Amino acid sequence: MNIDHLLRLEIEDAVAALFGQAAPVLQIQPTNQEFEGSHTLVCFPLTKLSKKGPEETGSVIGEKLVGNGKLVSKFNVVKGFLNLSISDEAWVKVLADMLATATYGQQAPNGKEIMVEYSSPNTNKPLHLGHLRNNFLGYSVAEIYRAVGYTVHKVQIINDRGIHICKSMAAWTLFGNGETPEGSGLKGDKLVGKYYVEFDKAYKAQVKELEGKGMTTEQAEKEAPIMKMAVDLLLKWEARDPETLKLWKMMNSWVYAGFDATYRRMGVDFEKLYYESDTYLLGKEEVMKGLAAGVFFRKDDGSVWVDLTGDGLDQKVLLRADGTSVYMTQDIGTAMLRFRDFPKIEGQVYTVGNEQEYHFKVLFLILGKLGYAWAKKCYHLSYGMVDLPSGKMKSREGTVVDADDLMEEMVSDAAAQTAELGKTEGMSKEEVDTLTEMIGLGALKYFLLKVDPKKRMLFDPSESISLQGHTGPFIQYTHARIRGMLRKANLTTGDRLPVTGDRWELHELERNVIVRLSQFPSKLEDAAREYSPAVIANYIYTLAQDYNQFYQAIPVLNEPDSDRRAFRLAFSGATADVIRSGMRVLGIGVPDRM
RNA sequence: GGUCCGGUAGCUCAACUGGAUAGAGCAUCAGCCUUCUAAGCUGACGGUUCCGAGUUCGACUCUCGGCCGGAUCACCA
Repeated sequence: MNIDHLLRLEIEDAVAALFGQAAPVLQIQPTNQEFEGSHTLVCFPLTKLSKKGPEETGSVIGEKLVGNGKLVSKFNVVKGFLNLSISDEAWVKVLADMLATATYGQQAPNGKEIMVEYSSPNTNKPLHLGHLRNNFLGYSVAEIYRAVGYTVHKVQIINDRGIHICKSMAAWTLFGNGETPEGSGLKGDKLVGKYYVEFDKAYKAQVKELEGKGMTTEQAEKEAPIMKMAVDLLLKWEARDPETLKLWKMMNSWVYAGFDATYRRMGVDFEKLYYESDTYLLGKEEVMKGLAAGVFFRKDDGSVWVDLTGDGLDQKVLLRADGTSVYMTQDIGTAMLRFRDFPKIEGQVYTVGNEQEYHFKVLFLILGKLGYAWAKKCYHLSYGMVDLPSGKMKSREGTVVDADDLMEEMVSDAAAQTAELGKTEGMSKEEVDTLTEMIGLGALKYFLLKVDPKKRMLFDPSESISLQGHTGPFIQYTHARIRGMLRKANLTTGDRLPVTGDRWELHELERNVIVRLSQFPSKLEDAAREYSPAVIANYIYTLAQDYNQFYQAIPVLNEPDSDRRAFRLAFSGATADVIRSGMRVLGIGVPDRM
């Protein structure tokens, strides 16, 4: 039973009957808290039809709706806004339907497939705060699409080749003394990252020295021995030199082991990994085809270009004069490969920072010019940077917030606060660990997801993320309290209570929560359409707020009337379920006690 | 300089895509544990929605012009 839909139909009928014309698209919105009712019809646009003022138009429609005696029980008109109260009987029916649906909010499969790319790090440095936002966003958008009925494929492209990894390789060869993660106990990605930093240090020193000997900066940067070594490694890599490949594979394997550990703790997963070393040549073929088809053109020096001046952009190079590919070429190749691997996907979502907006604009245009219809369904999920109070994160200034460190800090903070509140009585060490992990990561994920993705956001590591107020743990806590109640009532986790009794008169605080619960499916749709987990994060928060108001004011277990008690238990259980489902698409777990 | 994005309470963020008196949290202050978990609830304080025009019944939202911040405009990825 979908109240929004039924109400819309009923109002359309009423308008047609009253004014003799089909209604235009009706503006129906949730009623502001300060007025009575749950749905509000904006009457201004209807005055042309009714030939009456907005107030009177509202009254006439309201009377008609109440007269129908089905859905609407009461109405009031304030300044051209028709506020409608849905009958409690209808609301109880809504709740009953909700409880009868095993996976309320989860849509039936719609037969469509979509791919979501996220994470996609370079292999020369450990993951940091910016990657956390990327991973949590991408994972959540994928889960949201799954919830609205799509088959979703989560993938990433691992940027495993290029000068950056060669720099780490050079430094490790020179200064590593054979250090391995096993030998030194340093996590693989951290180890490789360490030598990337070593490279930078040595490089700078060498440049300075050469400058001292009279070279220009430009010359010195080219002539620094360690840089020449890195470039040499890159050339050898491209020439498939066995020694170089061996070193490259070894160091990359360390990085992957390190990343895996980080991903596991983050709670994200991937169906398939793409490696740039496998795909970087593929785009060429496609570019050559495009060239033959006249989509691209060749310049005198032999380089291949696309002309986007007709789209208000520039000309972009796709193949260098020496025939090697650029970034764009690789991305074309990767896209082709993915559609070959998953022919049914209708599009791709690329979770990549907003500094690459131009790149993706160009990529999608090119794919369209190549004649692929799915280019229109490709979306760049562009998100803003995470700033520190000191400004941007700068690896050179050592202000990068490491992903592993941050997760660890959040969890130990959560552990400290949990212990301080005396919540751990009667729990085993293992249970406490599981709980604090859930709380710490929940706080972090919620913090990063509640903000509109496209906005840049501020993260202050010194004042660690709060566990009170508009936070993940607040929502987790609301869930845990409900589960605690159900436990006391001897109900197990999976129980879905039927709504019993014939008491159709709801308390206002109960009705508020049911109204909120009924919005869950449409919120999921909004979130999918906008590619925004923030929609769900903010929705679940207001749901928890509404429920807590009810919980505070109205007894459940202590309610003497058994029908009412059963009703409130059922309705509390429904709330817990929606909280859990909503948090699940955010990638956040909820505990049964905390 | 061109293009794109952002600017909302002291701070961090919302505002159902043009609707009602712009809402939450944090912080500050004042209350609520002898009833289901106080990581909670109630109240107070806090606003020229960057500025200026325009569009209309109605603008944080749309248009134009400024101001501030960021990104981008590589044969880098």
